[in-house]
Amino acid sequence: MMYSLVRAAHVLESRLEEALEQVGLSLAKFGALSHLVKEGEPLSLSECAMKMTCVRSNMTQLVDRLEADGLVRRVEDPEDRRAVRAAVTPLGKERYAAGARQVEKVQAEFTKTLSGIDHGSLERVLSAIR
Amino acid sequence: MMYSLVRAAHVLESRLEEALEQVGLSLAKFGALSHLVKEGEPLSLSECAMKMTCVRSNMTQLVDRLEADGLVRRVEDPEDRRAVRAAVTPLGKERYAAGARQVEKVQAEFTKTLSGIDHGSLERVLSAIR
DNA sequence: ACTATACTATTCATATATGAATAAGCCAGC
DNA sequence: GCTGGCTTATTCATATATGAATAGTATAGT
Repeated sequence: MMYSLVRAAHVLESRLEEALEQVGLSLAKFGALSHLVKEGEPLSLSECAMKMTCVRSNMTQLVDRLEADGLVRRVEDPEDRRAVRAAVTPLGKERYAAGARQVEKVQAEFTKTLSGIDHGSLERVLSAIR
Repeated sequence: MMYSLVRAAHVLESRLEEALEQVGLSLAKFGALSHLVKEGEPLSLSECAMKMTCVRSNMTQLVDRLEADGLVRRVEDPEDRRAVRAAVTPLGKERYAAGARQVEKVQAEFTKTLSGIDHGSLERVLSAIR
């Protein structure tokens, strides 16, 4: 059962990766963009890392790649000269929107799979794992 | 909900990694060892890759690391000179057994989390995701 | 027997992730 | 105002994963 859950999650991730690939994104890139877009203002890389539950060095590399794609720009933080903030570019916003549409399709498919299931109890189980 | 499932699986994987780290294994290494031990005889790297649902180049690297750890040995296949088989060493068997005990602990914890849940319907949902 | 095709593992480039080590900047308490 | 201890991001080494390209081997069809 434990393995079934892990396997199912991997399958879901593959589907998301595949769907996002259609618009030139990966799941990691989409995740970072979504936090930045939702926040509405540049976030420091530390804040990004916290929101994505990963270590900072990972965010450094991810932002490198996002910047290379032109989806994000590194901007200085005038309040704290140690900090570097990631700002979404207009292209980044567009790309995020396209990614969100792709994710919704996968979500819709997933919801079908869940038909006939008690969502409440499933959610409780899943959120108990932490 | 989709994200909850993916997140829960990541948490489970982290727990497994942490538990296996206590005995000098990773989840990937444990997975490969378990297939080899259960099979009872050397498996070609292609067979390993299929059983682990990953690409062959991944298995090449994983077996490199397992070999460096002394847990596996590469042996020639007399039937097919293209093939390379991975044979578990005695140390590999021991390490696998230790890993299995660690995994069982995580499994037991996980089973507690599932108390009061209809295992049948959860299993059906999870196996429907493929 | 030869050839075309397919399969073997490996190597390489790359993406994602971690954790240790480093350099720079901030700030509390003296 | 200085110092010591945080925090900041980055770099490095490493692990895991993929997919493309390669070299060697097998095999089916001619």
